[in-house]
Amino acid sequence: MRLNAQAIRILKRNAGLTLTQWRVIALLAGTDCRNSSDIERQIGMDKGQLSRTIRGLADAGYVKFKTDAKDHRKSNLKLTAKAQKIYDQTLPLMRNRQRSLFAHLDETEIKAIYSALEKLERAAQLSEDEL
Amino acid sequence: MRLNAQAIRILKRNAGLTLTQWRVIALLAGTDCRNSSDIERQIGMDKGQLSRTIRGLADAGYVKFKTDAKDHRKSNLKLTAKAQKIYDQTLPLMRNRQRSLFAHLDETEIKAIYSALEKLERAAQLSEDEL
DNA sequence: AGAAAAAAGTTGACGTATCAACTAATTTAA
DNA sequence: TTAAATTAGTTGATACGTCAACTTTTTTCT
Repeated sequence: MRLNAQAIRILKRNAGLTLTQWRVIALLAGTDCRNSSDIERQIGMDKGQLSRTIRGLADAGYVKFKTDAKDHRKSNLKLTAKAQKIYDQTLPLMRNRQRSLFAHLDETEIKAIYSALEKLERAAQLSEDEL
Repeated sequence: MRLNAQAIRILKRNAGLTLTQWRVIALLAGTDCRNSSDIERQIGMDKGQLSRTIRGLADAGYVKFKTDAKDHRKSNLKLTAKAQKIYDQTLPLMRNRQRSLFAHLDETEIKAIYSALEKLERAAQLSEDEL
């Protein structure tokens, strides 16, 4: 998507983050997601890619792992202060961008898009068998 | 995009082609595109990826190169009989899929989507400077 | 309790999108 | 006409999306 171009540049210049990394940080900062599966459920991201993204964040010092005491399959994730700071700094920039993009669309258009995309997904699902 | 899942499967099973390869073949078969730049202009595909896609098609025996006699930078592309045959076979399948996907959307929705996407692209373009 | 199934993550492979730097050939314009 | 700019295409790097196979741990079911 060309639409992501600025977002990517904003993050790269201001934080050295990829878009995916930022999204994960945003989820850990702003929702009650605490581990990989939570995030997977929240945004439907592939768990493979998620695993690599999280490892990247850990390597760069943005998150820390801790194996869950009760379920040893899970690892609880925690943002470092560094990540929190970057998130606080970039959030307004990202919000502005979002706003200025959607400012040009009216309610009807936004609704039509969401509804149409849902239908497309559903139609795609239904025709899975025909193969 | 999850929406491409069936298309990819149709092509893989019926022709051993990737979606990108098929798109290029379709352009060579159904339009007056004759070289890489034509295709680039037609669908706005990255010329780097295009270069690799075409080489892949050539390696697999689907297209043949011939340096243009008048402009030695260009190479004219020609589909082999093999490619033409596969295209003829898969075109109806791809068309059916297209139709069955869009069948669930009404005019209004389709128009709203196109218009909204255009606006988004334009808004994205405009805000390029703000970085 | 023990076997089977499901869930959490990891890893590998492949396809796709975008950007950038580069060569070689052609066009333009001083 | 020669230097500068443009165009065609190649190659490298990085990010992202999807699928599949696999390990380990937990849950479910009988």
